[in-house]
Formats: sequence, structure tokens, C-alpha cells
Amino acid sequence: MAQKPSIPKGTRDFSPAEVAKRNFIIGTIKEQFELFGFQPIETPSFENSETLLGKYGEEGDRLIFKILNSGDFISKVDDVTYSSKKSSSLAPKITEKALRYDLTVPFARYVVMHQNEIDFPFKRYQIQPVWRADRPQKGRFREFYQCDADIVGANSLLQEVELVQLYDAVFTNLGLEGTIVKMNNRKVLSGIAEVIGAKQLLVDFTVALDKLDKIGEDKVKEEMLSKGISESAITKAAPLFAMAGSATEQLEQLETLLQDSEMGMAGIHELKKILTTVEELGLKSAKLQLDVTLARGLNYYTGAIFEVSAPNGVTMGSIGGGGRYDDLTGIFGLKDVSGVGISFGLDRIYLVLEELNLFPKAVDQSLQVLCLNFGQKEALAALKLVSKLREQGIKADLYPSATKVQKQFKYADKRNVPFVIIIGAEELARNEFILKDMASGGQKSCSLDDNPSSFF
RNA sequence: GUGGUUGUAGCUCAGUUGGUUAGAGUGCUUGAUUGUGGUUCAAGAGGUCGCCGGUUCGAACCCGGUCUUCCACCCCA
Repeated sequence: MAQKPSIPKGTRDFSPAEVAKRNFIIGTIKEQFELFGFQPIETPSFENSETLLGKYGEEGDRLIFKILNSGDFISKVDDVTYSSKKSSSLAPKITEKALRYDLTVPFARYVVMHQNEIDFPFKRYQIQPVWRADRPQKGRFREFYQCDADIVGANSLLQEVELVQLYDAVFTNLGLEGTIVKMNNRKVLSGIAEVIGAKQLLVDFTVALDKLDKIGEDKVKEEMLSKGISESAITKAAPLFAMAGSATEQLEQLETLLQDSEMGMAGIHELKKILTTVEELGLKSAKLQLDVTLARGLNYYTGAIFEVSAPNGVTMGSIGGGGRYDDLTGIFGLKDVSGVGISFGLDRIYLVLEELNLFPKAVDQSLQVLCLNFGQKEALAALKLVSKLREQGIKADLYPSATKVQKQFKYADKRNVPFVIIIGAEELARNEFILKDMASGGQKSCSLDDNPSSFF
């Protein structure tokens, strides 16, 4: 019996129009990546589980899609593990592979494996799908694309500056103006935790602080208390909740708070350097903002952290993120290689462009001219014309059968074809064709001998 | 992973305290118009009411399970 087909939770099919729009975004990103000197690589869809596990924190591990071993995998499990019925101990023994969760960790693995072939500093970009066993929501899928650009083997803060410019260039070229690149520094967060005496609870502290503009000061303090951060520590952190003014003013307030923390001051210094350099160079459409509450969850970041929000008025999670990680390759045995990178969330950018109606009008135009078919003889002449047009890079096609003209016009209309060419018996006799502009409805006769592309 | 929400024609949605052949708009096909689309008019096709089970003489409607959607957490692109 035929069953109704379906696709798994959090996955999608893409229609021709959707693919065209996605390609527009990918093309723009790729173009800018290459203009900035990044080189493309690709890595497998799945990695060995041990490569991925433990890199994204406990929460991340839970969201990694694990791939069941092949063969008679259950018989190879020892009786104790098998009868314990604990997924956490059984899973590693029957799932030795897992779908990649992001592009950064596989990249770190790539760098370590190919360290002898790579010319450092290495600037690579990668545009591939990733998978997360998350519960889907709007702008949140189980299969989605990331577009990453990373630089490894360079400590200079100019890399951070360049990545901010890259964000600006991509979003400007996509026509998405007013994006906000929020920046913070992991060292500043560590410094704060140190100064207030909550060094051990850094992660809990930053996760709570991150929610400030979402749930408000009182709720954040409540959460901090419940995580075991003392009342006095929270009081010491009070200036954070009242942070205001320009970036320079905020940095001054931070300096007072962090004057006793070497690490904190180092973070401030980095932020200053990046901010002033970006200011000097200028941005086209994006805004770079300092946000001390920004605390990206991934624990491999060590320096600057970035997150990009859509322009005001669009409700969408971050459409990009990144930061510096000083020791990601260390996990795989390559020490002292600093990396910094950013990621673009293709699927979310798509939703934002769609919501703001920013896709170019012709982006999904799959055909520029359709020749109508009036029978064998006329069609042959039309095919000759179509070939000429195609040679000149014009997307042209001939309607395959000589059905009713009305039907052929309707097809052209539905395909959103801007021009229709008519070559019937009369036109053929006069060695002409009629070019009709579908939007205006106007039409004119042209000679079949002339260069057809001159009519568009 | 926790709590909630949604599912009826290709699409957007109605649907009476459970009662014969489940509706609308839009889209689709055909004709008015045998060489002119987007407007109009007429006719027609299209649905195992997400899926499985239960209650009932009888279920789109009530109950249970399951899948899916979206939302809030969690986390994140």
C-alpha cells in the first residue's frame, strides 16, 4: 500500500525559486570570502564521534547526531554495558561516527592533519550543511548551512578587524543594511568573574549575564543566585547592569571595574584596539557595538567574540557569530596555533531577507525569453533563434509542443518570463519574429537576421 | 531534554452539543477566445479530515498513543 511520504523533523525541501534565492546568498558570501583572500575546503559530513564529542560542552554533546555502527553491533557490546540500559554508556560503543555539528571543529581537525601542507597563516572558508538534534523552531533546523571563514596561525588583532569588515561587506552586498555586530571579549568576562570572586562559576555567570536584555536585571540576579554566585559578588558586578553610553565610555567603566585583573585589562586593550581600528577604517552598512553581556556559549573561545543581529524590527536569533580560539587545535595535538573565525547562518539570513523583501526581483528568474511553438517548420526557425540567444548568454527556451497559443502564453506568464518570441507562419514568410514584452504587453517585429540580443 | 500548541482540497482556512453524499476562497483542467498571458464568465476535476487505536448504533468533532508544525525554556546559526 502506498504510504504518504514525509521528511524528518527539522528538514526541508527547496523549490527552484528557493534554491535560486539561497544561491544568491551563497554566491554573495563566497564572492566576499574570496575577495578577502580565503580559500575553500570541504570536510566529510560525518566525523569520528571522538573528534566531535566534548568540544561543545555537555549541552552540545546532547545535540550531536550519532550514527549507528554497521553490522551486528549489538553482539559486540559487553554484557555489563548492555544490561545497564544506560544510553550514555551504550551510545559510545555502538555509534563510532557522528554528523558534524559545526564547521569549526572539523576545520581544527583538518588543520592538525594537514599541518605540513598548509602555508600559515591559513585563511579558509567552508560552506556546508551541519546537523543538530535540536527541537526545531522558526529559524532553527536540524539540518542547516553554515558559511565559515577562519584564519589560523596569526595572532594579530587585525584579523578581528578584517572579519568585522567581512561581515559588513557581505551584508551590504546582500542589501541587508543596519545589521549589528556585537562584540565582547572572553578575557573581559573572565576578568569580571575574577574580580567579583566567582572564577569557578564563570560559565554560569556569563550565561546568566547574556540574558540581561531579554529577561531583565532582577531575573538575571535571581539566576546567578540560584547558580551559587554570592550576593556580594553580584553587588560587585553591579556596574555591569548599568553599563551605558558609547563604547569608549563603557570601556572606561570597565577599566575601573577590572583594574586589578590582568586578564580583564588585556581584554579591554584588545577591544579598544579593534574598535578604534574599525572606526578608522569605517563600515558601509553594519554597526559595531560593544556588548559586555554578550557571552557565546561555545567554550573554545578565548578572546574576541562576535554575534550578528538582524536589523531592528526583525525577530530572529543571531544570523552570525564567531570569535578567537587560541587553542582549538591543541585538543588534537597541535599547540600554539591561534585561530579566529566567523560564521554566517545561511538559513536565517534567508528568512530575514524574505521578511524584509530584500531579494532582487530577478533572482529567481529562470528564463528570459520563451519562444512559442507553432508547428514543425516554425519551431525549427525558433530553435535557431534560441540557439543564437543561448550562445550570447541569454536564458532562452522553446515551448516543446505546438499546443494552443493561449496555453503557451499562460505558461510563460506563470514562469515569470519577461519576453515572449512569436514565430508563426506569417512571421516566417517575412523572415521576422515578434518580440513581446510581457510586463507592458507591447510588441514589435524584428528581423531574424539581426543580432537578437540587441533587442533586449 | 522540559512544558504548551498545531494538523481538514495543491495553498490559505471554515465546519453546528458527535448524525446521511465534508464546504469556501485561491490555484488547477476545459470552454467562451481554432495566433496573444496577467481581467471576467461558465462548467469540471481534486479530500483514507496527519497516522494508529479506543468509546459510540454512528467520530473531522470525544479519549489515548504517535508523527509533524509553531511557541516558551534549554541552547544556538
